[in-house]
Amino acid sequence: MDLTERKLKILQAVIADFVRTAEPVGSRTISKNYSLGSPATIRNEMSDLEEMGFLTHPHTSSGRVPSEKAYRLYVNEMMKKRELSQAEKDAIASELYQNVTELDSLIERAAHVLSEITSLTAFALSPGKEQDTLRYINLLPVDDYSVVLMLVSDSGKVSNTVVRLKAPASEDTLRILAKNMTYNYSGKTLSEALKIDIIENFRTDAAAMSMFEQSIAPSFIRTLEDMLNVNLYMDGLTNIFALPEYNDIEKARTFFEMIGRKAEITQKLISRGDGIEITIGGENQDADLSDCSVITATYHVDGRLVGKLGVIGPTRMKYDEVTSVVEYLTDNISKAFMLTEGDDDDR
Amino acid sequence: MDLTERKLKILQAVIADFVRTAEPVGSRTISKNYSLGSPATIRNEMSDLEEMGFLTHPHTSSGRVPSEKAYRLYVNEMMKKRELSQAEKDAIASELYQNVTELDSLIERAAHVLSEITSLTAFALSPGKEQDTLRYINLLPVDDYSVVLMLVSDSGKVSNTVVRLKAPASEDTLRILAKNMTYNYSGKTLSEALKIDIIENFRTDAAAMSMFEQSIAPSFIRTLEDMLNVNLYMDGLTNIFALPEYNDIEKARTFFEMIGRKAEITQKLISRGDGIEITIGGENQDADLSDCSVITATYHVDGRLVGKLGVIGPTRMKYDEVTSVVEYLTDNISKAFMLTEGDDDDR
DNA sequence: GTTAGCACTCAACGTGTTCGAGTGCTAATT
DNA sequence: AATTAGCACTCGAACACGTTGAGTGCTAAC
Repeated sequence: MDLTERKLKILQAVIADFVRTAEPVGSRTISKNYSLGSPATIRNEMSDLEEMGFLTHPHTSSGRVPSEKAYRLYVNEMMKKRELSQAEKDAIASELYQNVTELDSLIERAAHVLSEITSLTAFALSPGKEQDTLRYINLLPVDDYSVVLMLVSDSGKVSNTVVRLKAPASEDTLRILAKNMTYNYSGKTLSEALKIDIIENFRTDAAAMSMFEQSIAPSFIRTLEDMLNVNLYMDGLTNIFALPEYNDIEKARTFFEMIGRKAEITQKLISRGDGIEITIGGENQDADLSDCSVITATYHVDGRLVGKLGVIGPTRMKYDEVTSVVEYLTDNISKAFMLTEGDDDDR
Repeated sequence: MDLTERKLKILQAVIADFVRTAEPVGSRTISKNYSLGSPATIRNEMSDLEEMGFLTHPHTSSGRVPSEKAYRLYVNEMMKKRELSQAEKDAIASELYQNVTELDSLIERAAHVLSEITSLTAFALSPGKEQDTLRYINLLPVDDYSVVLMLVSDSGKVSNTVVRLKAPASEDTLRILAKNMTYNYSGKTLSEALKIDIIENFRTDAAAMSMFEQSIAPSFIRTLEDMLNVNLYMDGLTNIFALPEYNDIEKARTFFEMIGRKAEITQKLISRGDGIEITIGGENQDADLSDCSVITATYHVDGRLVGKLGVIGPTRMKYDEVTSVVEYLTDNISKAFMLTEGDDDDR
């Protein structure tokens, strides 16, 4: 059987209606709102579409519902990109173009505005720092027994920890240590740095060495790990209560439980493809996601830092709108960051 | 009418039963499980208790439900402190006594374990830093156009930002600036520091001055504000789905919406009294909390840093258990922090 | 190939009935 | 005077049943 022009139009109509109303769509409705023929004709076509796997039937006497295959066809072939409205652009701009000290908080805002605009649950992953390199390492005495270990990475990320010492350290010792650490570590990526067998590569006077081993090394490692950590931000969780598909308390519950497993979600997001990726229903492996669709996109900052953001919602989703927003957002994140990081701080 | 011994016992029995089952308690049940007389007797007593405002009646032919007044009486007069089980103590210990670089992450864990043990929604507020004083201020050149502004406060909190400069700065200029800032700010509390009219109190050479004004001051202020910020951590949000009172989707929705207003919650928490505070149902002013009870306690770290933690749950709550856990946790937070901050990092 | 017509299906809704847990009241018992 | 047994009564929950209406599938006419 062939997907004729009219069949396509009917399918599109069914999808549009169902996305809007969440109710199975009957032949009469289509016939009334689109001039595609009489109810009976539509019915015949729908019956064909069902045979082909694009529509389903909750029960004999109810209207049609698009299948995952239908959404997939729609996304691949029929969907047109949507221009964002001015209001949407404004909302995004006012959320992104603010002074931000950290890239992370920009990402958090991105998730916020994304959930606001789409009325879905949004998430954003702060950039992975694997490729980030150590640029500056220093040890600064604060008082006799405490030292600040400061690390600056190429991406401008700064991290530091107060390290408590077991014995007071002379400024000289600290300088030697800092120099030595700089020699061993600077220019290395964070993940490389973690792999170095520190004690081995580390020859200096005994006092400095023992201090390093006992006090500084553990903090150093912890700090590196911390800098590597990716953060997952989510927003708009309660938006799902507005969706009829989550009127069932059990559905809502599993949704929130799934959303709560942040580590798992982070992993899944990371392993998704670059650019815009749309997965529909069962295409998401996870059973808890089997009646959700996920749209993600990759953002780049500065050519090196890469992260993801996206939304999760019911398979019945405005794919065109959401895709456009997600795309627009990723395009603008790096721009926004350049602006706040750059010179003209005072916009 | 008098609250006789028996009336008290019956009331306690009703509370115990209702807390356990969430079902209205009938006279037969009480009569069977406690030897307090025949069903008829119990009924008469219950009728009295209802007249006194301790019990209510969902409808004529159903059992009794404790009123807020009853819970209040229970909490004030009848409740006994509960010893924590070894398992609970272990859970708390394993969550708290881990290496933590930041107090904040300890607080976050406290919220986690609290929600685990109580099966309720837990929250914890990181300590307020109003009394925290600046101890160390420095400006460190990273490259020609960027400088790290580093602040260390008395509580060991370190914060810093990469500041982009409009013009390259000599090391000398930076040293002068840092010295000047140290002179003006160190020893001041964070909130005092924010109030100082910086430019006014700041006399140095023109180049340094202009750099300060244009590049460093804004970052400095932002960083101070950031250090003052209190974080709210929550955990166990999905626990409410296990509660029959939240089988209603509308209830669940308002709960999550309320939980989402973090700024508001933070304010409410801060303004609660010191020590253990229990508010029951309508005692919480907020309408969204009118059938919840909130138990909070204050923790102290180091004598100066003060924060809150607690749980929120249905008025039907195991007040004795929860109170004990909350109390135990606050008692142990400062101890845990001392341990990780202190010398013996390697437990 | 399209459409009108019609029998058929099935969820949703309202109504009526039953069942049982629980009460309140009265009268008997202790 | 306090307690208890007994009984009529209430009301929600569960179930059965009929009705309604939106929608289908099929057939025959256009």
